[in-house]
Formats: sequence, C-alpha cells, structure tokens
Amino acid sequence: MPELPEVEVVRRGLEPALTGATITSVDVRDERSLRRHDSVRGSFADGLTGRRIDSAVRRGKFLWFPLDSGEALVTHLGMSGQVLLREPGVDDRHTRIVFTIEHPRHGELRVNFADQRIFGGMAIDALVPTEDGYAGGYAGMTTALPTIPTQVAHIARDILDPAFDVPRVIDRIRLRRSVIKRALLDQTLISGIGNIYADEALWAAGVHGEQTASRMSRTRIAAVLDAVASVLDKALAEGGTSFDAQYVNVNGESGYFAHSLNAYGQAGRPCPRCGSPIVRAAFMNRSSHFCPVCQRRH
DNA sequence: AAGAGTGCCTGCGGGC
DNA sequence: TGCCCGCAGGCACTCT
Repeated sequence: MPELPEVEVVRRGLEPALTGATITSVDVRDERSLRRHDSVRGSFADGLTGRRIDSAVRRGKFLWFPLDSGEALVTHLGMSGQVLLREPGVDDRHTRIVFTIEHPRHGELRVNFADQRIFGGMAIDALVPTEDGYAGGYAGMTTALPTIPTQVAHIARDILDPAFDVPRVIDRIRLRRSVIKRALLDQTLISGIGNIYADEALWAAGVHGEQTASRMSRTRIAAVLDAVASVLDKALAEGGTSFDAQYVNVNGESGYFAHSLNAYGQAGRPCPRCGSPIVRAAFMNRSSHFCPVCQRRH
C-alpha cells in the first residue's frame, strides 16, 4: 500500500523522465481508473494529448503533474497503483492507462498506469492557489508553485513539508474526540500516513493507537509526530520499498516485505523492544498491530 | 461539523 | 482440486 515514502520514490523516479516531455498519445483501457476525472473538463485523452509536463509534485499520497495548459494530471495510487516507466511497446499486467511521451533528451518513452484493485486513478484537474500561499507540495529539483489541484486542496500538508505547521496540527489533533490513530490516518489533519506507518510510528512513540487524542498532552502528541517524521524519513532513506511487499518503483523493482517492521504485520512475534508478543486487533474495518506492554492506554 | 459507516475493487491464502 | 470467504485498506461519499 503506497504511503508517503513510496509515492515520493515514484515521484523521484518519474521527475527526470516526465519533466519537459510532451504527451503524444493516451490509451485509456479501463475507464474505472478515471473515476476521479470530471468529464466536465472534457475527454481525458484529448485534454492530455499534445500537452507538455512541467514538473512532478507530491503532497501526502497525491501526485500531480502541472501541464502547459494550466491544468494538472492528478494521480493517486490507491492500494495497488503503479506508474511504470517503460521502453515503447512494453506492457505490464493490470495496465489501465498507457501514455506515450516524447522527451527532448530521452526520446520516446512509455508510461503504464497499472492498478490491480482500481482504488487509485487519474484525472485532469484545475490548479487553484493554495490557502496559505506556500508551495502546493514537494517538487524535488523544481520549486513547486503555490497552486494545488482542486481535488487535493482539502488534503493537509504532510509532515515532511516545510510549511507543515506543527503547533497548529497538535492543536487540531487535541480538539478531536476520536483516538490518536484515527487522527493520524485523517488526511485532512496530516497527510501521507496509512495503516503501516501509523502502526510503526505509534510503536516507536510507545503510544496506544486507541488513546483518546484530546486526553493526550501536547508533549505526547509532539512525540508521536516526531516518530511519524522519523519513520517516514527512514523509509525514504531505504528507498521507500522496505516496508511494503506490494510496492514497486517506476522500474518495477519490488520491495522487501516486513524487512524493517517492528509492529505492523508482526502479530505473535516478539516486540523488538521488550519481547512481549505483538497483538493484532480490529480497528476501523482494518487491523492495528501494537505491543501491549510498550503501548499502554491511559 | 466532526465522525461513523459504506462501497469501490481484485488477488491471495486458509478452510473444507 | 476447487470453491467460498475473509482480508488487505485509501478515499469519496452519505448520513447523523
């Protein structure tokens, strides 16, 4: 399940090949991958063909490519989405959309949007000014403009974003009546965190995910956010691949499942800190994994 | 308005 | 062997 580090690795992989490239053809094989595309903006293929891609920007798990038309190609990988950079003619399993692009230096390339479960998708969307006037997201080598696709505008900044406002986010979390893990997964509070990194960060901070957010001290929430940042940083340093078996980078290279995991998916295994068996419990129609000794609810 | 609940999807593995 | 079911879970949407 691609979360922030995996999406950032995809962004970094695509940036050099897509920036400055012109889209020469678009083949939509499965319309379900365009669920986020508003047909009011016209046909997806027509809106992209002939357009030049200016950069590759990410906020949380959303990725977008500003175009010379003033719009942007928005991408979300969902649960199983991949964007694969290929030589012309090369196909991939579960490819839903095929792009041919022409890059001034790299020549003709093929981009396959593959998605087994179709929770992800693509869309053309308008870019609107950001509310705070800061860059819309992270754009690597280029400086992101202070604009954001309309369908990403409600997504909060992620914790690796220089404009992420730590004290304000702590205040907002403490206003929540729900539990801390739910807050971490709420993309309108803090973006980029999914179930894997939520469990890992809570384990690292020694906090029970079902601790009521409003009953936690600012210091404790700050510690959780610190843990989130270091877990994401570590995953990024390892290429975003080590936490997730499903994930592949733009070259189709797979990660190493459970390589660096301390809690997620480790039910029954000893906690690396205290040796107690990690517990798996139902949470929000999914699972939570935690150490019952290191992560106590107060 | 926050928050709870639901549908969208396919592959895989366990149980029988 | 083969079938069924549960599970994986981010996001948009509806309802309260």
